[in-house]
Amino acid sequence: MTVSKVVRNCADVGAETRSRVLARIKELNYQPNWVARSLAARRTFMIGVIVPDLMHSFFAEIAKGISTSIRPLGYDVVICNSEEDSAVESSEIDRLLGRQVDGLILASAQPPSATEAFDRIEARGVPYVLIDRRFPDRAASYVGADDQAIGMLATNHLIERGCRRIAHIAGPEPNPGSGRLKGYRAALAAAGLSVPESYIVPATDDASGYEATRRLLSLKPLPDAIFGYNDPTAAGAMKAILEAGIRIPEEIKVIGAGNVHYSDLLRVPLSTVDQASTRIGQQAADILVKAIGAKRKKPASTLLIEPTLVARESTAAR
Amino acid sequence: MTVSKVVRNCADVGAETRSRVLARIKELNYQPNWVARSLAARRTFMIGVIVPDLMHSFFAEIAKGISTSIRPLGYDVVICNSEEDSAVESSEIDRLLGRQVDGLILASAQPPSATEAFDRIEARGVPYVLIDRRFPDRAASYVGADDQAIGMLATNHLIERGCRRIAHIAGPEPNPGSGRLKGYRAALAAAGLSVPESYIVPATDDASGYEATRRLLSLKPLPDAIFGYNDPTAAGAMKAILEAGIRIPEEIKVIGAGNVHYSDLLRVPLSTVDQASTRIGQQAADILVKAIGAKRKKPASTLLIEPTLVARESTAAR
DNA sequence: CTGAAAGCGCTAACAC
DNA sequence: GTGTTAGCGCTTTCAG
Repeated sequence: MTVSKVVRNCADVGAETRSRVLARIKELNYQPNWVARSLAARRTFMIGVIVPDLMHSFFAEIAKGISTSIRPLGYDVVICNSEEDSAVESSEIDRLLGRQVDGLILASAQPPSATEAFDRIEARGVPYVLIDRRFPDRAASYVGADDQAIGMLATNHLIERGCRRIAHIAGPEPNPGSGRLKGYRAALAAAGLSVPESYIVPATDDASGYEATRRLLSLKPLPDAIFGYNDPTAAGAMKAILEAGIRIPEEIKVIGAGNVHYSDLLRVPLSTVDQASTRIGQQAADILVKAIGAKRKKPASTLLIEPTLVARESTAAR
Repeated sequence: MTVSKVVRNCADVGAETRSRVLARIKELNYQPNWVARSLAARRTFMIGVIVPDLMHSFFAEIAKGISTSIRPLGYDVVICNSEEDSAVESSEIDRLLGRQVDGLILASAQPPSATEAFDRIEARGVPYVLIDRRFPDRAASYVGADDQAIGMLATNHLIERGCRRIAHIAGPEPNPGSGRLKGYRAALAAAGLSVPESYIVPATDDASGYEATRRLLSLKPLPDAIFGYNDPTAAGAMKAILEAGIRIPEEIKVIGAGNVHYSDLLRVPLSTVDQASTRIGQQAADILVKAIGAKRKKPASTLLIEPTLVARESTAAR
């Protein structure tokens, strides 16, 4: 019908006919059926987003960044939670693919050794961009924080503040844990410092960060600083330290990464490294939309967002 | 085809035929096209969720509750952010409707006086359930916290702790602000207390809660307690109080509501009222699914989730 | 510039 | 149990 053209704003419709159609559309309260449209046009204008945990404000912020930058372009966003479980993620991917999404953005919880789920995406020719968790073996576009730079920024800040025995709460391998750990080690090495391996403890969230810090506090030469790979672990660390009657920042300085929204409301306002989560989402959306629009497959692009230091009281000079 | 029946697990297929089909499905890596399926079946198995702000952990938690309880039933969830803007919300509703969602869950930012957007949902016969923000004029199902009970619980707790001059940071009208304010007033009245109207100040988040509290702190008889209608405002209040050199809980006690995830990581662990956000999401999903399944329209149900007190250090006895 | 013809990939209802 | 016949409401292609 001509109606279809009017609805889609095609140019080849007479002005008079168009307004006549438009009038009738208002009158009947007509709304196009996107399901039918999607089937015929072979495009759904939906994109899928899979994150490990929507409750984590870092991912919530990314999700928001994606939404706000992609909605104006006519896309809707289906957000899924993988619960940090690769099997769940894998099935989410299939569901989204079955729903014929035009593209996918994922912060993947797949083990780097077994990423066949990505093969299925590629097999269907659906463009996707990876965020936050990087898979170097994969030739997919990636947008994320520069983890190594984050590790260096945080550690150097601590060193500048006079700390010598800097402990690290390391995140999950390989992402984002190893990059930040690498930056941490590089900064220490550059400053000629060395710490016992026992100063490096793993954790993932505030609860495990709390536990990890309690172990740290039982060490003989007490650390004089702790760099948590993310803000929740750093917040957990602060809780353990204060509970032990140790003062922050006088005796131990603490820094995190992520600049989550509540960072400056914590017991001691938490210094952190901002990784511009919103921009990560926006950029990922941008790359994805371009890939969807492209007729020929675009080469994968990698974008590392530069982190910035946010110094607050938890690392204030004594 | 018979294939269709196998995919949908219809009973009327021979065991042998079924396994033959299944084998071929694996072999060809076949995946049903949900768009086509939706068009033919007139059901999308998608539900739409609109919240004012995904970054607010209360809504993130609700979203998660909805997702986790509805995914196993075969539904996918499209989450939208209205940015607390009724025009945005209204257009989101139309988009979702155009996508033929089977149902809608909304924490609506519509002004109670102008809810024609709901009419459009009803006109299409799409079931929906309201959460968090209640619209008494509407005969729609509702799931939310019992705001008045929250206000009473928090205020009574403060009274029990010996506070007499209890200030309140009031939330947006009418929801959830007025219910909590009402509970606050009722608790004061029951205890025979009265406070000047200047003790009641409006705010919406941590920043405005901070500002509001600064005004509170300039009052002549200083309040000896502050009840923030939600945790962010209470956290902002704590910031302002501590900045002014006033001790919590010795001089001023503080309580919030919502029990957001970071509440016990704050400068002084924040007492709060838990409103079981996850359960709100689950219950809403549950009601919605039942309404979708029902052949005849079900009567609207209203579910108020009972709040519970979480006492932490910010209201500890002196 | 307008509209007729064909079909997107599936499910519904019914016959075999 | 199996497979047939019709669409679901649109977009595409191409003839008027």
